[in-house]
Amino acid sequence: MPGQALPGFREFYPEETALRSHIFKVWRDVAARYGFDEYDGPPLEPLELYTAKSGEEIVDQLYAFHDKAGRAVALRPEMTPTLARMVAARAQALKKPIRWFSIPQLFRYERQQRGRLREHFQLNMDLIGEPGPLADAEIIAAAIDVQRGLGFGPDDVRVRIADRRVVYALLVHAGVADDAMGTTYTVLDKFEREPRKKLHDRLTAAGLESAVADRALAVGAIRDRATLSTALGELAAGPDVGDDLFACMDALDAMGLGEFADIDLSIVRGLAYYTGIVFEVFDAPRSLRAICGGGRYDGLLKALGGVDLPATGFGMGDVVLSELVRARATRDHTGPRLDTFLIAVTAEDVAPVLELGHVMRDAGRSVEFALKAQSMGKQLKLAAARGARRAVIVGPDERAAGAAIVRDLDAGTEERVAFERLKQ
RNA sequence: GUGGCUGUAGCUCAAUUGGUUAGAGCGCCGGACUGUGGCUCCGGAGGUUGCGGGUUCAAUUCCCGUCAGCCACCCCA
Repeated sequence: MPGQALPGFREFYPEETALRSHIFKVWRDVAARYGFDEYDGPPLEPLELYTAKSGEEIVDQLYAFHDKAGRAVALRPEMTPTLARMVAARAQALKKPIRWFSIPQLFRYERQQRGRLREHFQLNMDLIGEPGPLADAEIIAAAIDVQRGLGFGPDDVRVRIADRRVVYALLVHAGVADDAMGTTYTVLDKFEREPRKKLHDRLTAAGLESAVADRALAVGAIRDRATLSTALGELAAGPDVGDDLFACMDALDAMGLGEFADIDLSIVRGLAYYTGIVFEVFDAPRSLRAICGGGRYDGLLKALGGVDLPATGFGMGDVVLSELVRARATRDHTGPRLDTFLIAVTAEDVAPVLELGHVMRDAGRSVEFALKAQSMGKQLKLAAARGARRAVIVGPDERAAGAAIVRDLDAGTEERVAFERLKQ
């Protein structure tokens, strides 16, 4: 045995490649329907592209090394810094809002687990230059339409939506001090994975008073508009901080996608750079990791050394999505069928079969034939195993008549067809 | 990076209290079948029992290490 692939790296056998291609096709179809243009960048980038904003500690999460010229480089773990650089370089010339998407293969040096590898493909869709909630709704709608395109409905996948500004305002109102805000976000992020008491303990351990912790957890428990409206109504600053979130939900309703979306204030997203509406897509039973995560990141592009443009977008990986598609078997994602399997009855029929086969291939058909002398039974067996639609049999009798036997392998019916017709 | 669980054929799994040549189904190859596939029957290939060491007369079985997978933590692309 020549060993095996590195841990966390996949080999794609034809069946898996077919599934991947299917997912990529849905991704590109949806992106195109939303008017997004595809871009790409280098898979290997200067290390400082990632350490600049995330700090040195990110290095042990990366595939980072020195190239032969001594440059510190890293396999890209995310696409946003590259996107920021590319947009910045042409910011003046690009018509806003910018709608761009990409399907990069990303790398992270982490211990792998189910649904989480050291390499994956990720659909990135970003809408840059528009700060309003309709841009967020557009991005979320695209994420939902990918699910629909893969055959999933509201009973299969759910989108959970929150707004960082709303969560922040409510937490401030609950009495959470600014210096405890980060910890509180982390705790809210674990809202459904840990018992309430443990979450409470974490908050008090972070210095929150018990009553404040209770109020903070009550914020994370908000799951519907009515409760959110009530909570917002108590704010001294006024309830308008929730306007964008409500507008976004309204837009999704208007698009007919409201059935997929839930308000969920425990969604905060770990990353500090999110500034507004944030969302995650999960399988409905929540048995797998997140399918997709994203949100608004106004300010990030500027912080990355680029231009000061508002932006919203998401990343959707292929690993969890593949598992879901496979598990639900929502669609046959095998490749296109073989059109014709040519059968040579005797050795003298091989050359005519080669000629006919190549003419048919030139005409655009997919054609195979046995690569060694075999009985017709064997050849038909191979044709069936290859999934061919039809077998075209060429023997001495057929050559004499100038017409081959065309056998429909699904129906089992046969008919004689002139060679000239087969070549068309 | 830390901890727990698990590693037998390509896949799913067997193998008495540690016992002599590690089995089965599916899949794969060949034959029955030299002018008609799917079915059936027969045969075959394929294992350093993840790897290394230890205990023992004897290890797939017990112990240690290591690697890999899964789970939790960390982190969340």
